[in-house]
Amino acid sequence: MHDSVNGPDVRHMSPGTRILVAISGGVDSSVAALILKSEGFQVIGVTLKIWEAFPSKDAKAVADSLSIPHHMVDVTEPFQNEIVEYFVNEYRQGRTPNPCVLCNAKIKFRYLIALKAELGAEYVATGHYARVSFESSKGRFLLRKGRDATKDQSYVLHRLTQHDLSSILFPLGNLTKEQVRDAASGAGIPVADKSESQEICFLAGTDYRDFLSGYENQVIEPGPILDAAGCLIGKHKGLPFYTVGQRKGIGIPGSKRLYVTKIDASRNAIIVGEEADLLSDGLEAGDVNWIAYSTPPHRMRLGIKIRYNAKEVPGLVLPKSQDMAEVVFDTPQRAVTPGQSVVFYDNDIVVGGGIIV
RNA sequence: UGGGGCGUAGCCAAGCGGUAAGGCACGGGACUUUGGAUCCUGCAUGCGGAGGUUCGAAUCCUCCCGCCCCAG
Repeated sequence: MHDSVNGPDVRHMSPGTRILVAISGGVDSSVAALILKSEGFQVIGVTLKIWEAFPSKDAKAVADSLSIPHHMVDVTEPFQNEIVEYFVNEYRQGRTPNPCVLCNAKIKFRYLIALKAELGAEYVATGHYARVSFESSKGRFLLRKGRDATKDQSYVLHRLTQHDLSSILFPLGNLTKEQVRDAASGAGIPVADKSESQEICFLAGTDYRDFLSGYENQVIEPGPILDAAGCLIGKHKGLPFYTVGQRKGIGIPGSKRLYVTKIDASRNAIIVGEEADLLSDGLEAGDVNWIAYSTPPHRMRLGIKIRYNAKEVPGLVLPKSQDMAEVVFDTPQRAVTPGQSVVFYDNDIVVGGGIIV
């Protein structure tokens, strides 16, 4: 029995099972490795190098302090091709991408799982706050929220497939951040006091707008700022500098605050309005990945999360095709933003999720 | 120097006798594996200057300074 180790077929894992653990150099992944090691598994640390000057030396230090082997794998090329390009293109088209969501599915877990076979391991583990379980009645692996509601990261994992989930372990799924920190300092892990990571990992401190400005092929053209009626009321610095719901940086004085309500790439225009104009009754999602179903029901009442840092709200999810769905909120929501992910929950189960059109 | 208008924080701007709205910009904090999103918070002992009226004036009166418009 390994209660703290959450994942598929945990009960059948015998001590000595070889598990690949992604080590980022942060607290969470360190503790994930620590837990698995203390449970008697054969732990191999892997750090994906997604970007030059990344990661810090911490990853190797953590692995050393845990006395586990450590591999550094260079994935800078696929990361560049699939994530950075996507990131830049989305902005170019007036959408607001969430690169972390795509990276988890297309880079992080894909390469870890590929490596798993190469290194003769049975499972892949990360320090995410989420859980995986196998639902025998459906014959499917389910992704669930982490027990610590304030740290739950299931949102950024909603694009994982059944194949991915079948070999993923989330050792922190039942723990709170506090317990994780305690475990880290108790074990003398060098990064125990490290603060939460933030911002886009590959930008490491630099402003994403500076990054976009300096990016080759990126076209940043100033254009008109229009009001709801279509009247020209100002000039913007380039679509990538704005996101729906934004109010800072518009620079137009007035009696009421103005917010970006829409980005119209075809006219290279930013549309602004008042806060009430940000409300939407629903949305349409594309690229939907269903986890809880192979073919979803036509109509589901679910919890809906329209951005990483958003409260889940109730509503209807109406699948339109295998990868498209319409969502109707019980009450209108603020700043539905194209490009961001929308994730559907049935209590703590991630039913699926897609990208807002 | 005939007529009219205006001077309120770095900027836009409300107030029109009762003790300085709001917005832009800026600052601080919280949150955070996306996004200057969200959340909390700071920001004019003073309203061009000097007098006066009044219990009390940015608001009324007088003079001065500086802009703008129309006409000559």
